[in-house]
Amino acid sequence: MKRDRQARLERAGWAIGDATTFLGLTAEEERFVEMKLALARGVRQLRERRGLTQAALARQLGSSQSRVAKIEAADRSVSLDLLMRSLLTIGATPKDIAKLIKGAEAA
Amino acid sequence: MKRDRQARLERAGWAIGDATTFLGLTAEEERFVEMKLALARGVRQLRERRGLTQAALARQLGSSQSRVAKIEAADRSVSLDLLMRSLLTIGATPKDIAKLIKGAEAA
DNA sequence: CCGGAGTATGTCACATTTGACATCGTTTGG
DNA sequence: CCAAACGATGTCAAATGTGACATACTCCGG
Repeated sequence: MKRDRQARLERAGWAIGDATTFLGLTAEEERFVEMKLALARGVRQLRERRGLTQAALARQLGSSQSRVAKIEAADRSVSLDLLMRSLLTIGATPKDIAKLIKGAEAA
Repeated sequence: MKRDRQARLERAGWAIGDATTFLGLTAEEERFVEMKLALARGVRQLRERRGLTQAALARQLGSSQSRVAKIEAADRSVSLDLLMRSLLTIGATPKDIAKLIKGAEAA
């Protein structure tokens, strides 16, 4: 859903470097990325605060250490769904999460 | 990633009805669902406030009317990613989103 | 130095999500 | 009554995300 959109726009006849496209997309995309980064930081922070290893959290999530590493790195292969589930699993409250999101201002 | 986890846990030797598993999972799952519902409500609310039709929003999202309908219905086939992207596309600020999430208390 | 614990990164088969389309229901204005 | 506009629901091929595994890097205590 990232390069997809680009592909779609290109098919619709918009050049890749087109200013409108570029700015338009990234304004939103950037916020989205900022948000993921903020949540990822939250996961790491809470996990460490709980004294858990990535492997331990992975077990709780029914996942693997490598994926937890990617989660905390906000890897492009990690969905918001997984980030949220991770936060909830560690015990973050909706309030905690809201706070993380509010802290996600665009660069 | 829902029945998947169950399958995984079973393979790991945990009974389906196991109390810990059961409570542990659903407490979290429930919150997750509540959150999706809250965000879905937010999408519909903002869209209507902007006087947009589902088709119009779909165009902005590079998606289709049917998917927007599913988004607002918090259909199981809709990811948090898509919900968030929708909110950002309509113009929701991180603050707006944080508010929606805080409003997502477990039933 | 070594070894182990914890974390990072690439890859892949398999699972889920997605846009698109078809189709249906409901409302509204003529 | 009809037609147009809007929204809901099911289906599917293609796109994307996922757990698992292998492997590498970094610390740290011995």
